[in-house]
Amino acid sequence: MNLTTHPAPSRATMEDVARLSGVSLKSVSRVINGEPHVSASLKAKVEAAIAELNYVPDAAARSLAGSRTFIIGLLLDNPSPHYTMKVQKGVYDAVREHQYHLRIDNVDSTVPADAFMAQLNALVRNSRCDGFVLTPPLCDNVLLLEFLDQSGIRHVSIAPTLDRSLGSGVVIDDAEAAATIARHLWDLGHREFAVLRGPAEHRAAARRRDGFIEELERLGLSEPVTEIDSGFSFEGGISAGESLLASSRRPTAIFAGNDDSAAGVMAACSKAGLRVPDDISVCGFDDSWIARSVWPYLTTVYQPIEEMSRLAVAILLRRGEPENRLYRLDFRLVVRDSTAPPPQPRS
Amino acid sequence: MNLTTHPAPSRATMEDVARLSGVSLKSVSRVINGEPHVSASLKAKVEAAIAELNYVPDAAARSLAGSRTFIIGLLLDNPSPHYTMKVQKGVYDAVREHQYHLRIDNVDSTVPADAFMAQLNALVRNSRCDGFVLTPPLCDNVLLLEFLDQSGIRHVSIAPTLDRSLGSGVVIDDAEAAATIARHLWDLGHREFAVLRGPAEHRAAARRRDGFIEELERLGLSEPVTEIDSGFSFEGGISAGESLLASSRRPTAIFAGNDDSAAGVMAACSKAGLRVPDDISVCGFDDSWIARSVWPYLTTVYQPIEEMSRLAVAILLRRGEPENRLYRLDFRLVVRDSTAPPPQPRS
DNA sequence: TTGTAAGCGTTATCAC
DNA sequence: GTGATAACGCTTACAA
Repeated sequence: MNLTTHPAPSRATMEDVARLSGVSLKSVSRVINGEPHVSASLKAKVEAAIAELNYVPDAAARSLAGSRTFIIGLLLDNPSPHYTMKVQKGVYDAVREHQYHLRIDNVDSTVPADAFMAQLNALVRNSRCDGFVLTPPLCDNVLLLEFLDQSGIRHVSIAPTLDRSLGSGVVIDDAEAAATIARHLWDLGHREFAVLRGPAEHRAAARRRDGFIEELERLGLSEPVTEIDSGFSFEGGISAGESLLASSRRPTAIFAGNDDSAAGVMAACSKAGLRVPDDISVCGFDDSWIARSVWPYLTTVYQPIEEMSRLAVAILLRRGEPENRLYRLDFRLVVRDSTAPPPQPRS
Repeated sequence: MNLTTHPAPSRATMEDVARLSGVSLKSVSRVINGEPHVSASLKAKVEAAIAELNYVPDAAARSLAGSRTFIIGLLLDNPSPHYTMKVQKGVYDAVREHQYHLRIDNVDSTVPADAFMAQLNALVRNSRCDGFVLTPPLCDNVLLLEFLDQSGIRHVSIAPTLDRSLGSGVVIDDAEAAATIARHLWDLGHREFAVLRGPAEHRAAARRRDGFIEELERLGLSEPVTEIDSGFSFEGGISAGESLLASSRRPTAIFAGNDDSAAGVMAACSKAGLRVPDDISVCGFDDSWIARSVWPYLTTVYQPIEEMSRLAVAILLRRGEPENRLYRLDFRLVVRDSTAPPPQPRS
């Protein structure tokens, strides 16, 4: 690298600031950390010196001497790219707002328990951070949660489903969101429904299925709702869709629990020569990127993932917060082009 | 957090290791850092003590005292989720392999130059790292590259397209990959082509277009190839597709420069009542996740993004490497279901 | 080949 | 309110 033109100016230290402002090291430290018992005049002097010297505290020295690292970790596992990127963006923005840095850590929770614990130990021992944001499915991993608690490491979960006494979390009401989908389809005139179930471990998936079916029953549906597994993947959505379309009692509306499997269902319709939404309506869940990468655009439920992520960071950084609280944010039904009245509306 | 059951054991320090093994601090340091001039017996003693104490060096102390931070930064901007997640996974794996940590940083390169520089300064001043991995479009941002060079910060680019004297990079041969697509379609019997162009800033896009058309000419195509802009987005792909399908000289094969716009083209076909690949063939580029989230699955070019990312980290960490080298990896044509012979094969 | 001593730039303790 | 002074855990001259 060519350093001759702009020699890197050696960064100013706290001592430089102290000298320039004529106060002690400790006073500078007090100002920087916003500690109480600092006179306004001293504060002003120090801040002037900081500005003049363009001083920025050194992160390494800070974490060596103190208890904070100014690093937040985001723990990821086997992520859906869309979901993960949204989470990551929200977490990143919030973290930077607080002058923190974002560290990424992947773990694989599908390995045996002892290998899993070894991964965790390696992560935690090597370099500390001030807290972890946990994403699904890790936020429901009891092994992980207990490990973090026992290690005294703060953490906040995004979309946990455990009835938990293990840390705080940020959620939406999955059941009510699914009920909103049910009402939307009902109001369009649909009376023949199918629902795609998610993977067994995905507890939020079960809540969506329950909320959907219970709301339909409440509305007065007498026919049973057809249920079928999709694994929440595009491929699973295709095969589930093919089964449904081939069945004798073909539904007029399909609720697919997540956007990926909904896109699969739409592909199956296309293969079968059916037009969405004219012949059949399809709903997703998440409002992920794929919802606008299919044709027609998918009717789905928007989860405020970025906002949930920002809130998770805020909770993490707000010390003195109750440790086991669940924060619930609002979802929103997004009606696009994949839903319409059924082909032969009932009276 | 409940700490009563498992009180966090205070971590062993280098001094503990030195005491237990009966050597000096410096010797322990030598062993840890793999420095030369260490006798085998001393090394063995120290390593035994390290194992017994379960010692792990403290990252903060190391970076305060030394010149390394054991952090690699991944600089992201406006990312395609699929592409970014693949890069991130590759970079993460490589980084952890070297006992480093991965820090994420987003920057927005669409803002005015002075605001952009302010972002960079904030990132770099606040906490150092041992190097950055740059992703498109940042890897072609001269402002950024010059800033990093002048700050003496190492960096390696993934898929840069600049004719550069600004750092190393890892690439594939975009032109040759596009030529491979051209040959695939030609061999199927196609003679009426269209190509979707990417955004102007996306210099790799231009290379793909050039490689595609030049190869067709080399093969003996006399008809001109229809060209149209797509912006490389799904929506752009839809409108480009609609124009192409409505034109009097409808192509039998469309090369869409990236998978997203290819998916858009397929959606346009579906809207128009055309079947892929029976009526028309479509090709993408990237082999991103969306290539298997459309029906039929997309014929495309696989880029070894994870491997490119891993290599980028390796280059970054391998000091003494030539500073301005381009490393070229192999791509691979992935033939799936979106390409077939044209409906009326020519003799 | 091995060891000694002096920092690195903060925060924390405890006087004043 | 403010300020000495001692950690924090490691690396890096410089000796031996």
